[in-house]
Amino acid sequence: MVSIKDIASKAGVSVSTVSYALNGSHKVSEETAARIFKIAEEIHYVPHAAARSLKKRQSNIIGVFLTDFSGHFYGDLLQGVKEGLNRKGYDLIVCSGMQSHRLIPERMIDGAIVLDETFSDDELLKYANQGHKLVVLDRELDHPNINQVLLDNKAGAAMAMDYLLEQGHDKLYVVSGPVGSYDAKQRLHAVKQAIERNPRLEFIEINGDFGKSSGEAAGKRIADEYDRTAAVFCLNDEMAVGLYHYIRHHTSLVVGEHIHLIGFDNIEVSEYIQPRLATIDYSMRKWGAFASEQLLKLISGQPVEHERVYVTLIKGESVKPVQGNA
Amino acid sequence: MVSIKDIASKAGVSVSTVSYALNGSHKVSEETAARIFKIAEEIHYVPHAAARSLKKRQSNIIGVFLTDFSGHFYGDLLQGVKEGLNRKGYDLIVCSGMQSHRLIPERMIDGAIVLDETFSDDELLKYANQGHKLVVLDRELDHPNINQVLLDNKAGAAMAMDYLLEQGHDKLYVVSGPVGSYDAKQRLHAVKQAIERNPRLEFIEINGDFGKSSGEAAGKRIADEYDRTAAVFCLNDEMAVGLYHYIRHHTSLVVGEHIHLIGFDNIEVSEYIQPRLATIDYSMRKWGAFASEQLLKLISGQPVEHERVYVTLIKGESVKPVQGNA
DNA sequence: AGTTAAAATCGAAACGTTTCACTCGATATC
DNA sequence: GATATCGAGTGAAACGTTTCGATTTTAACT
Repeated sequence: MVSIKDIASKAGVSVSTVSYALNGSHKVSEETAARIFKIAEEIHYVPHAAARSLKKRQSNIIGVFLTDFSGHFYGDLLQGVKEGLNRKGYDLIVCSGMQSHRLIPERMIDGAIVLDETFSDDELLKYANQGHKLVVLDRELDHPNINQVLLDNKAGAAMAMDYLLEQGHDKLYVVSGPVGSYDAKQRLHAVKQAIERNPRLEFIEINGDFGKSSGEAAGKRIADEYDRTAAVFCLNDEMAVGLYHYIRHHTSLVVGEHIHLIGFDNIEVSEYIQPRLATIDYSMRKWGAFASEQLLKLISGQPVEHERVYVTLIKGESVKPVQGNA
Repeated sequence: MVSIKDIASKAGVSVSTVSYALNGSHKVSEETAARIFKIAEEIHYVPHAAARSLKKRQSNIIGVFLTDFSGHFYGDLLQGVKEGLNRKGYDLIVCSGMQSHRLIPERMIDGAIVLDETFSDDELLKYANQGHKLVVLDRELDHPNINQVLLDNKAGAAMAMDYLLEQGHDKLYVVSGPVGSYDAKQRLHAVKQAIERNPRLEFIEINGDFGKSSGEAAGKRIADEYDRTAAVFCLNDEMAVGLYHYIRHHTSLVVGEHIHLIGFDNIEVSEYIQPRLATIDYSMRKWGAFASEQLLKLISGQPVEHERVYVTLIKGESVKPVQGNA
């Protein structure tokens, strides 16, 4: 492997001079620098990342950790992160799975953005205590080395509820999310608050797990016990799509007439189904951009405050006013 | 930072002994090893990845390079890669964007799986010449350090064509893919071969780019010039979905009656649209698994031969037999 | 007890960089 | 003319490991 040493001997200077030159230090004369660059080029020199990060104690790489790779869901988020990072000379890698957690303590990356249930709070706090910088997207953690960028789940869920109630609905199903999920918990909490303020509402909670098939199951149950117009709030779009699919293909009920459906996340398909799924929208890209911005600040020791990603309601024909109920 | 040295001094042994112990060498006695492990645990020792890979000349990380992160498309592929890798003690990172190319020559990773148009053939050959091991999924490259795992695009496209022709169609649109894409080229080539064997066919080619909106545009054009039942082969599902969407929402034509539609890839939505989209299916997971398997062989110097991922036809109600044409 | 083999441990070099502290000569300052 | 200043360059240590070859300890035979 060609190293800085080879350049040094070919150029008749010391290694340190080569290093300075390559790093653009003004300590070396124009002409020597030029000669060094030329030789480096010629012999196809490429710095050795490991050697460099060993010495410099940083890798200029930051890692994004995801629960799994399954998602049409996170493309935009990663895009947002990447843009923020690249501008500052950092590179992004995406990791998933328990095994990859090691990249943090082994100091392969300079910081991490975590949206990954496979990390426990304790594990993250441990890393933070060791001095690693983290931005979490799926929990609240109070530590000087951790910052959080959270979705305004509560506001979103409240909007969804208001929308449903404004349309005059008085029978409401909520399809919940997985127990471990912060987002699910927050959304559900806001739902329950709205319920309390509207005691006349008939309210049924169905357990879901954010997966499409749990939406289908919920659809089956709702159809089976159907007696009158019902509103359904699926705590994410994925389940809403599953529910929609079940209702449409296995029952004679119609969404937007008998079943009024709203989701959360505004995933791509939501726009494509018919009638258009009402949902809560937010900018994934912005979420990612905030996260990388915060992480960079954390790394450079600048003061940070928690950011929040705001959400908006998207109306859709999957929700219509109640009319002449049975 | 706590290092092997700290352990050594606390245990009253030399660094080398610690290193041997930690790496499970039989050269060190049971009891010393136990003592060392205990201390390591106590002081929260974690090996330093950079130092280790500097010395060992390998990182045990392999990289998958993707053109962008936009895809609901590659989740399963990554899953397949990951499973194959983890079993062998390798970790997977996912990278995208020109900037991240550097990870290869800088020896941050032990090998790469490439499905990424932002690499030129020349660039990849250069890396291969420098000794880096690569598996390419989106081109054919002949080099001892490169292996390829390709989709059987030609067979797939031929199946799609046969299916359409069997149903009696005699007017055919093809919506092509981006010029740079190997898959698109292969598929188109097979289409043209089928055309040649069926000269009586009315054949129109529309340029697409594998994006949904180009499918919509194709849908518009087809609807505008509609005169009789037409079959449409979109070279990927994404475009087929866009086309379907346009036809459904902006015309009075119906898919499966006036327009008979088939795609390629069997993405998730394809199953969800109504009527079910006919398409060509293959196992993304298997594709990924092959790729990692081949790469590992390449790295360990075992002989490899090119693998191929086979495809199957999925029938759907988006294609029906022609009946009493105008 | 003396020799030898095996087992356990150690010292030091090496991996490829960066960077601190230093030298050497030349130019400028008084 | 002595001294300070500056520019260009150098040597060597350090980052945290692994690993080769050497050395010491222990046990096993005569």
